[in-house]
Amino acid sequence: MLSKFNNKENATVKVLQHIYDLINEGKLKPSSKLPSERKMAEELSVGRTHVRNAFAELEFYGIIKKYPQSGSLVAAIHHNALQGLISDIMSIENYDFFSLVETRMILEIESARLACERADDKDIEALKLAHKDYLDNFNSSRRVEKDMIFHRAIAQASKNDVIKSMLLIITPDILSLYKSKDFCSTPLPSDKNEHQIIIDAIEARTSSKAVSAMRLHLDRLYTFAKKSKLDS
Amino acid sequence: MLSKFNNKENATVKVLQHIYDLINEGKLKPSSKLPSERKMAEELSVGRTHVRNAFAELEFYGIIKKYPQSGSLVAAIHHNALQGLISDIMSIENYDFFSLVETRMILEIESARLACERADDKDIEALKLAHKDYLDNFNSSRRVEKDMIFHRAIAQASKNDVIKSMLLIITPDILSLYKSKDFCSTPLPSDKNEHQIIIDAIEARTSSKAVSAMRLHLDRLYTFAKKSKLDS
DNA sequence: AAAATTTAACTGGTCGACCAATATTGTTTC
DNA sequence: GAAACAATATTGGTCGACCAGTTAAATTTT
Repeated sequence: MLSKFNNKENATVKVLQHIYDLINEGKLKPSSKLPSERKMAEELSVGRTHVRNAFAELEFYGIIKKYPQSGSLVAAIHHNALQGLISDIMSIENYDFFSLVETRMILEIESARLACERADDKDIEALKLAHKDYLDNFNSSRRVEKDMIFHRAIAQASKNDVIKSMLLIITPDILSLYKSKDFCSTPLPSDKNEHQIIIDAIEARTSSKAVSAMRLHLDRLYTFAKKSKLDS
Repeated sequence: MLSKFNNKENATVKVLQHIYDLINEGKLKPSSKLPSERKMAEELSVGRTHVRNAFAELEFYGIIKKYPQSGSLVAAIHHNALQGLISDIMSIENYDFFSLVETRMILEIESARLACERADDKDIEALKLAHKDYLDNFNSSRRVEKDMIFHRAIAQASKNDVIKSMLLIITPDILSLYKSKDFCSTPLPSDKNEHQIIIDAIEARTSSKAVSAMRLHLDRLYTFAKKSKLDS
């Protein structure tokens, strides 16, 4: 979840730990060159594949930068911050349901607010179409899917690709989690109205209404997540 | 940025496109088994490495799930939604500066709000320490780093690991971008007070104040990003 | 024929060898 | 001695072969 590398095989984490230590011991300074993949693999008695995986993860988080036939450089960040980053990365495990839902709520609400400001005719048309599709499939097994597409259309209308990507990342996690928690098996009729209210608000450019409508719309999920957190 | 795979080498994108087509043609249905990595590699005249990269990305976004010595399964999502997801993934390129900053602002503000509710004594202690460290290095080259650590402490106090990770992901992108845009070369003395106000608000549990303080604190960056967006 | 067992084929994961581009060293030239 | 060039070593990227575990097929047994 949220990390392609959180299988955290021992070998990969060993490499991350080693790099952490190198920084800690001052043997690896900001903007300096990392040992080559081969060298590090041999030093740690680990396959180069694992070193490559660890390096890829570090590059993903902007901690190192690879230069194809040349080597890898540590970012120009001082070692205190670097260590914090790496320890954060190593500590990434499966996220709790509540944090995921809370974050989704934040992003969706802001998404709706921004959509009010920035949605063009095409976006609003797409929203209406997505909602119609949702209604048509309300009693079918495809309801969840259509709901997802509707929310995606809002993210699209917000014109913020970063928010859109982040929702993209957490949505599957949330889906799989609330399948396992048996949420959302029976739909509420109120969902139909709620979507429509959001669309109307976006079309009317009244962001306060869009925000409150989105909050209301996600409130049941939020309450559910909160409850299942307190239970555990 | 935000995707480890956005180098978008032709080979990897070719695989993604192929899977998209398979879904489109109905040859690959939800919850069904994907062709094996080898088979797909051969069919597309592509190295298995690239197929593995593509599969890893799809797994990251929850679209497929690998089962070690058995095969890979498509998620139980209907094909319309699946196609939307994949095309979104393929379209991920470098994010624009403004979207990154806007998203950071959203996450940081909510982070501050949540910190007001959830920060314990330890968190507040860490915040004060981070701020002291920031002040001590205000005129040194390490100021940016210390600022980063301060904001990380707030995310930590929010007790929402998803938000924390998302900030982790976008921070390096923002840093590198405003290095290239030559932002933040000279610090403003007001930053000192702003940090303190945020800490005080969190300690006093007055979330409205923490939110407005954080918004003000990030406003200069936000305005800068907005301006550089309009210019381009 | 059906069930149990053995065998073979296939799977994602891992490893070592090779590729082209780069960086370093060594050599020549002036 | 310095600069220009050539040869060598090193680098991340890629590929094909092998690994252990799973699945499907073939064989035997009843």
